[in-house]
Amino acid sequence: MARTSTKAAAAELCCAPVGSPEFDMASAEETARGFAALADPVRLHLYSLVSGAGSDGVCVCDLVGPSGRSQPTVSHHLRILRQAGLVASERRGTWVWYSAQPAQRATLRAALD
Amino acid sequence: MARTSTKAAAAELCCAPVGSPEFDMASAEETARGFAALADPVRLHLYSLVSGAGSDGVCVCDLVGPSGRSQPTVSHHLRILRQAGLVASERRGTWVWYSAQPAQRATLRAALD
DNA sequence: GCCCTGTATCGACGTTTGTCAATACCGGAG
DNA sequence: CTCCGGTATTGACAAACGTCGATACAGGGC
Repeated sequence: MARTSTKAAAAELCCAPVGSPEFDMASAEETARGFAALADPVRLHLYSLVSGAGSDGVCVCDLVGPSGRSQPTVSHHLRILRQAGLVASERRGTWVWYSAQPAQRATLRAALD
Repeated sequence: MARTSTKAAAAELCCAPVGSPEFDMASAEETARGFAALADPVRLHLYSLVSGAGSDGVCVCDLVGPSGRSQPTVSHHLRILRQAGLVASERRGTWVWYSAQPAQRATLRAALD
């Protein structure tokens, strides 16, 4: 058993560097959370709307309709996108506007090597 | 109510183009499945190992150890990566080797706009 | 002050996900 | 053909997720 085909498969505890150099499990959690934020069609749609609205952002009141979901559900998805760092929210009087955060998008794109 | 701040929010059924031009819900499902495949730390690790192994790929027997999961769990995650088109599997005698599919990785990177 | 409206949170529900033990499948060795 | 070992599938379970209705919070207008 354990027929280490090409390289030694140590794996005493978790993350022996087999193919990729020094895979960091802690940052993997963070990166996975970023991808998970985009792993839902509704959130992908919301992020597309927010990201396509320029630096001004979009009012939440313009996101509920196109998403086809209830207002609490949209608020829930926007929170996930916000916690993933993909968007930011800002109050403007009565309404809340969401805008894209290009830095986090670049981080995820970089994670795709 | 429905105080369409800047643009008209029609949304008769689902996907009125508010910010981004013609958001396709069908392809959103597919893209979301791609991101979902990378939305787990274990799969991110496995994909990192497979992707870092070059065009030859990696034997499954070298993935179970570093992942820290049981063999059926690793097989389950590899199937998800395979169904997402991110990796491909090939039998070589007794063992099965997984290799990365750069096309799908490029597709996901492109989805990040 | 009180209402009205937009947004967020709470509670609950059914569905999906990650995980493992047990088992089936499949190819090579004898 | 029969064993043996690597991989995939099945079944079961707890945890997380997506969804909505009801409700709470916040700001503007009166």
